[in-house]
Formats: sequence, C-alpha cells, structure tokens
Amino acid sequence: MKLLLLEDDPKVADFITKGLREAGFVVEHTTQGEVALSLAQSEEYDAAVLDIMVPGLSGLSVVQTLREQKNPIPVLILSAKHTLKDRVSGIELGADDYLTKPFSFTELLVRVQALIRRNSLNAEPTTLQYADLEMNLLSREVFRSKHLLQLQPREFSLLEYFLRYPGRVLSKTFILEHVWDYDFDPQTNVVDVLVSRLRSKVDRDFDTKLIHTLRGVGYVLKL
Amino acid sequence: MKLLLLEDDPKVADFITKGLREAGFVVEHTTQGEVALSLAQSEEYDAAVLDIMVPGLSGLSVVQTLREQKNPIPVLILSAKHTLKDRVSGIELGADDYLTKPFSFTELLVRVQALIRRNSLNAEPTTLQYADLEMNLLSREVFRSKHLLQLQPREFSLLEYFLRYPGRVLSKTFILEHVWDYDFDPQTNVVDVLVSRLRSKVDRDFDTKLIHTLRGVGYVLKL
DNA sequence: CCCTAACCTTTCAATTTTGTAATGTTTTCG
DNA sequence: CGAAAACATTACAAAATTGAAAGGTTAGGG
Repeated sequence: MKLLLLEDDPKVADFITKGLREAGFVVEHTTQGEVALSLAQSEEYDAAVLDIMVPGLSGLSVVQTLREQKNPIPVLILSAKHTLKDRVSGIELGADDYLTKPFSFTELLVRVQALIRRNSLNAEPTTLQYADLEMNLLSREVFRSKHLLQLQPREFSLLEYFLRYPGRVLSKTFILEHVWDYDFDPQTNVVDVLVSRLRSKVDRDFDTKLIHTLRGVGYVLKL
Repeated sequence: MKLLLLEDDPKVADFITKGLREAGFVVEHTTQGEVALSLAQSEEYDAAVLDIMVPGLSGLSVVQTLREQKNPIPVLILSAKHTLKDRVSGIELGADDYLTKPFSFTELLVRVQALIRRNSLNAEPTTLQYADLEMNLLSREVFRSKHLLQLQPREFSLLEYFLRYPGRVLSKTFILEHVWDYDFDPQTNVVDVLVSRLRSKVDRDFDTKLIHTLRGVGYVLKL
C-alpha cells in the first residue's frame, strides 16, 4: 500500500512517515502542494494525507483539483485548526476524512486504514466468477464453461447475488428484498419459480450443479 | 507511464532502461524473477518487459503466475532464442507480445507503446457522462442533473451509444446495426420511435436539449 | 408559397417477461 | 409408514416492452 504525504513541518513529517512505514506502508513525502498534486495524478497511490497549511498550493486546493478531475483517491486532511468551518469545507471539497493536530499516531493509522479498506470495498468489479461460471456486468453476458447463457433480467439479478456471495446461503427473504426490493412476503412462490428458471439455464445442461437448496434456510451457490 | 523490466544482463538492462526513460517512461528494473513478480502484483505498472532467461524464476513463470491470478498487466517477453516453440509458449502462457534478441531499441519502444495503447483502449469505463447526463453501466442507472431517469433496455442501449460517441452523428443505419444488430432496413420507423421515446425521458423536462436531429444525416448528442 | 420528403408522436398490436396458481415431488418427523 | 411442510415444475394470465402503422408537423427546394 502506497501513501502520499503532504506536510511541510519536518518533525511532523518524519514522525508520520516513520510510523506509517513501520506499519507496512510505502510512503512518498513532499512539502509542496504542487508536487503532491502531480504525484497524486499519477494514480499510483492508495491514499493521500494532506496538510492544509503548507506554503504554496494548500492541501484543500489539492483535494479540490483532484476531485474536479474525478480522481477518486481517498484523502485525509490534516489541520492545526479544528474549527467546524474548516472541517466542513475540507469534506465539502471532497476529502474523505479530517484530523486536527495534535493527534496520536494510532489515531492517524486507524483512519488511513479505514479509508483504504472503504475504498477497496467500493471498487466494484466488472466481472464476477465462480467455478466455470462467468458474469460480465458491463456486457451483461453470462457464460458457463465458455457457453453463453441467455438470462432474463430477473434471472441475471438473482445470479449476480449468488456470485457476489458465493458459498453463502441466500434466504428467500434476502432474495425478495434484493432482487425485488420487497420488504414483505408477496404470498406467492415467485422466488421458487425464479430459482427454477435460473437452474434450468445454469444447471440443467451440466453435470456439476452449482445452485443448491438448503431446506428451510435458502439457496447457495457452491460446487 | 510506469514500466517493469526483468533483465539480468547489466548491459542490456542499462541500454533498455536509458532508452525507455528518454522516451518518457518511469522504469523499475530488477534482475530477479521473484522480485519482478511481487512488483507486478502491486498493480502500479502499466506494462512489464520480461526476459525469459534469468537466474531463478523465469520470465515465463512470472507471466504464468500473473495470469493465474487474473492480473491483466500487458507483458512483453524478451528472449535470446527465437524458435517458434518458445514464441508460442510465451503467448500461450498469457504474454501479449514477444521479441527476440538481438533487437533494435526502436522496435522495443514501438511494441511497448502499442501494448499500453491497446490496454488503455480495452479498459472499459464503468460510467459515461456528457454535460449533466450520467450513465452508470454497472448499476444501469441514468441521471440527468441528479434526477434519475427510468429507461427501458432499448432506450438505455441507444443512449449508451450516444454517450460513447458524444458529438458524433449516429445515422439510422448505425443505430439499426448497433442497437438492433440488424444489417437491413426493417422498413418501419422503429428508430424514429425509439429516439422519440428517449427524448421524452432525456430532454422533455429540461430546457437545454441534448439530442439533436440532423436532417437526412442522423442524430447527435451535443449541447 | 407550396409541395414533398424527412421527421415526430400517438395509438394499437405482437411479443416477451414476469407473476400466480395449481399440481407434483421430496424431505422430515412423529 | 404416513402426513405435513418445503420445494420444484408446469401452465396460464397479467404486465411490460417493443414494433408497426397512421397521421401530424417541420424544413427545404423549386
């Protein structure tokens, strides 16, 4: 994990850099906003920690510019001021979190890790797969063993949930909530029917079945 | 653009590194396959140039491992041998191109640039936008000025083409070929009707119209 | 300024997709 | 073993989507 640090105070910079390196991060440090901006644009970094108060281009301007360029890099703003106004403007300009000096190193570390975790969770994949099943969310094509399956929208949606939670049991309630957005039981067997239809396309012509029933519990995608 | 180079011969490595740096690339060089592999896994690099014959883990093994991990980094294999067998096995293991020594530097440069260009062209975006229109290809949601539009599949497909080719005129023939996959004229006004339906959702409630007609030519998405 | 071709919109019909219900099958438990 | 519950499948009906046709509107050339 590679971090970008913008901080002009040598003591603070040294303190943060050493700590983060010990925690296993690769840290690139600069004292100038302009440099931080161009480094961040290289898209090599997993997150940036920016001090607001530096000579030249401020941390706030850096975030603002990055966001205007649709750069999604997670940004943590550091500031000596802890007025509500500053905090708000940092977040409004697109920063993901805010920390006021003085702070403990642990506090910083926890926040940085949270930012990175949140970011990688949010990074949606464009293809999902399990065993010989492959789903391309962009082209909306589904293959089993290189063979194209022709799924209807509802079937596609259900299979998407199976692939997002492989090996996990999806209850009928879960399926109703997610595939239909119902928060009530429609008193019919829609789910059973949909599962049946999906199976006829995904499993019928293949020896190894992927969709399994857990009586009284739900359905699972597994080998 | 950042490149990874695996090459144990110091002279060759120096020659390649200098040349590529002059051409504007950032080059990271290692002589060990194991190191190359772990660097490539960091996903910081835009392409990798790997020599087959290095002590330890060979370039071929590196590609193979990367591909098993579904890492799509473009790889150019370098080798002293130029037997067909080697060339084939390199490509089979997932390399994107192959170059045999000796080679001119220009030749290498051209191939590396081609690899990167091909790769970035293939990188499908997950959102398309033009002016205040935003389409998310993954969630299949479309917004105009933050307001959700409810599009039917055919309408979505047409708008997708408009957004992929903003400012470009799409002829009725183009639309029939791409949205319907017809290579003939169905002798009806399906296209007119679809454009009309799309307009009623995209433009009707807004002052600035985005879909414009070019009489006798086709339709354009523009401000 | 009028006529024609191109385009726009509305309505209706065909098709596709989805939901409901009925019936058959399997499993579990007394 | 038999009954009940859970599940599977099929057939049919309803709803949604799409395609065709018809009639109205606009733009441009003669």
